[in-house]
Amino acid sequence: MEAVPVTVPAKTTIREVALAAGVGIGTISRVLNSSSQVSRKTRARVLDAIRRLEFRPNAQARRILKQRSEMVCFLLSNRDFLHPFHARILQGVESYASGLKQHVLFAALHYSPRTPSDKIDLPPVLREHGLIDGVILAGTVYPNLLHRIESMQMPFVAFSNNVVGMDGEQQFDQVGFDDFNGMLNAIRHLIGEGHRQIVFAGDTSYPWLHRRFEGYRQGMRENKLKPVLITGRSHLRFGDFGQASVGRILSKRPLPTAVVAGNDEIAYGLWRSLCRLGVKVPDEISLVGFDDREEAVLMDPPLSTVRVDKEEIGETCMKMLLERLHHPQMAFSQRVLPTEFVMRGTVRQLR
Amino acid sequence: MEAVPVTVPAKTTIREVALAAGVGIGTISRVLNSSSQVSRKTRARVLDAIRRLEFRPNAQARRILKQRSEMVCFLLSNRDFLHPFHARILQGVESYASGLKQHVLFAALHYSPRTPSDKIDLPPVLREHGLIDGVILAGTVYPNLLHRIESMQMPFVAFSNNVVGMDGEQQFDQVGFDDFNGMLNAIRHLIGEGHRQIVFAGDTSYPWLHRRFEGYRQGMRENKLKPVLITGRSHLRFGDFGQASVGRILSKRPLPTAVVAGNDEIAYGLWRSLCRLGVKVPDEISLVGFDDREEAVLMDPPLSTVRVDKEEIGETCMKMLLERLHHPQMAFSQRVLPTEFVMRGTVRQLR
DNA sequence: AAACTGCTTGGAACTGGTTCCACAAGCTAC
DNA sequence: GTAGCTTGTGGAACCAGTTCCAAGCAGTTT
Repeated sequence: MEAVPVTVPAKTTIREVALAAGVGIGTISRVLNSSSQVSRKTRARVLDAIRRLEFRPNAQARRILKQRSEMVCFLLSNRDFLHPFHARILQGVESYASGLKQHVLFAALHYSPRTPSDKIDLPPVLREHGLIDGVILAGTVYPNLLHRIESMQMPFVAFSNNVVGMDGEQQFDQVGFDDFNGMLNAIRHLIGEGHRQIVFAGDTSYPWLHRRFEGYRQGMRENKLKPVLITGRSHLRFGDFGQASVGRILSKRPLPTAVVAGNDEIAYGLWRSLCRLGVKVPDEISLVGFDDREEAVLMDPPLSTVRVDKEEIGETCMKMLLERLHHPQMAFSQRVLPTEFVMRGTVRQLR
Repeated sequence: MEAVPVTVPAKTTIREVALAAGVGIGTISRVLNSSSQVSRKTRARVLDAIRRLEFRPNAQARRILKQRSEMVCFLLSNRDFLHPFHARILQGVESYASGLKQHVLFAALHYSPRTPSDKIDLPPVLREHGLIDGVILAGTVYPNLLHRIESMQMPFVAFSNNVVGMDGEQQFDQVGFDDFNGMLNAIRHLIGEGHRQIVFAGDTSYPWLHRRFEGYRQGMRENKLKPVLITGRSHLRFGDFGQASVGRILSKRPLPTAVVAGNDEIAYGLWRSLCRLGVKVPDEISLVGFDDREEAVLMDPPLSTVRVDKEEIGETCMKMLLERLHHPQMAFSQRVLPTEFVMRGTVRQLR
């Protein structure tokens, strides 16, 4: 009685295929890389042998010679969890990448903005040499990390909205969306609906909220309206910030007809507090958010907000990184993606 | 005048290091792999040369010989987006992996349960040979995918709660959490608080919701209470299901004192509808969810629910996969992680 | 018939590590 | 002094691909 034969995946190599097809190893390689010079007949014979032997070329061996790993790293910095916002960016990266047979490694990193750049404890993916071709920087990015990645000669693209503390001097590839004009459009919409007393709620010490505030200010100014800022330097979560500031908003005289929140999380916090106080949205006060996060559609009525296409950000990051890899000497580029105001239920028409 | 020398990263190889240190290439390799037999003096000399030349071994070359890529793939199936629930599992995988110098590739896949297993269009990561050592299957997993991965001789671990349609015959490594006992505990808690009229809301055609329903039924039965199921085969999103079923819940006589939802999303939908109808939670009716998703703390009062440690699921998946890689012949194992009832604000004490 | 061209093709040399074998050196034992 | 053992070291061979050069061959031109 024989032992039951275990079907071992019979690691086939290019040499065995060459033997089976009765050709040289070079020809196999040429077929695999669909490079020009192989006759129709030979190609057919080789492809047949490949099928018969279930040959799949070893990915690692190819990479050594190509000096390209066809892998990039999506590096999420200083986030205690992969929020849907960044998750969607990751998905944009992955879906675009996989279409081009590129692979995406996920890594997380925590570091302080004050750590000297060469002391940052990078994740293993970035410590190895030749493992990845480039990096997409997401999460909150400070200059020290940027310097470190640069000094490693590692190509990278940064999602720029959460880059903090850059002096504007430094040049690098970046993709972001338009905080300023997104908010400006929202304000113009509100004013178009007849609103005049509009306040902005958000902690403007965050650069992105500051840019949104500037968009708000611009919108108010061009209509000769007085901007009102409800801010605070508290390190509360944004949702709590919304709840904390509701009292200050309602005590303003004249009473605001609309509140624009720095983001949807703040808007959600405001909405919850308003509900509790019995203030009806949008009947008594209108509310606008920013980002179009999950919270927006969980609200009742659903939140009018400024939509950002997260998948598109990811896709554009990947696209830009690949360009950089193909043209290392290319000038740095900055892409700013447009945003779109989505009208839902929280803005009341006043005229 | 000379051209400014560009600091090219001078790809150093093991041979150059050997030359610089005045030793053979084998010795360098031995030092790198910290394998026994190198004298203290030689080791110091080599390490010094490595530092001076800023040598970092090429990751790809090493992998060919080792026949191990030290990479695993986190494969998210049939999800149109990377929900926080799975994002947290991914993070658990990544944080455990990076501690062991393993790398995590992210890939997404869409397929129909009816596609023949060999026709499933796998993402590029899984098509290449030798790129990854194993796979962690997340998202909704049907038998055809399982068969395909098995037939590729690719080691894998599945997050089992979303595995659908298995006949129970097939054996594989899996990690999940305890739907049945999680719900049973929740019911016991409710009954302990004095509740008697408790209904279950959820579409039990989903296996995981069915298991939770069975936990509910067990809890009711052991207290000689009559289980009531509010279900529906609609393909609405869970949140909409919650809203749609609120009318049917409120028309029950006697009026239920508590509703347990199949998950937090349903609970959120119920809460929103109850709010709109002016029914106070928990004063008039108590509400319990499952999963401890983001929605739970967005509710007012925050939702009492059953917590699942998503990071731990990811960590356990990764741990199990590594064991499988080290012991390919090991018997398959199934881990069921415990759940925990979190008391927040939506359950009223009746006694 | 010879020279030239263009298309195919085989396989040695190569990529950058690891492994293993042979051998040297140092030490102990007889 | 030689045999025997341990420890340390050099480098050829190897892994599984790609690249490139030389050469074969058919067809065309002179």
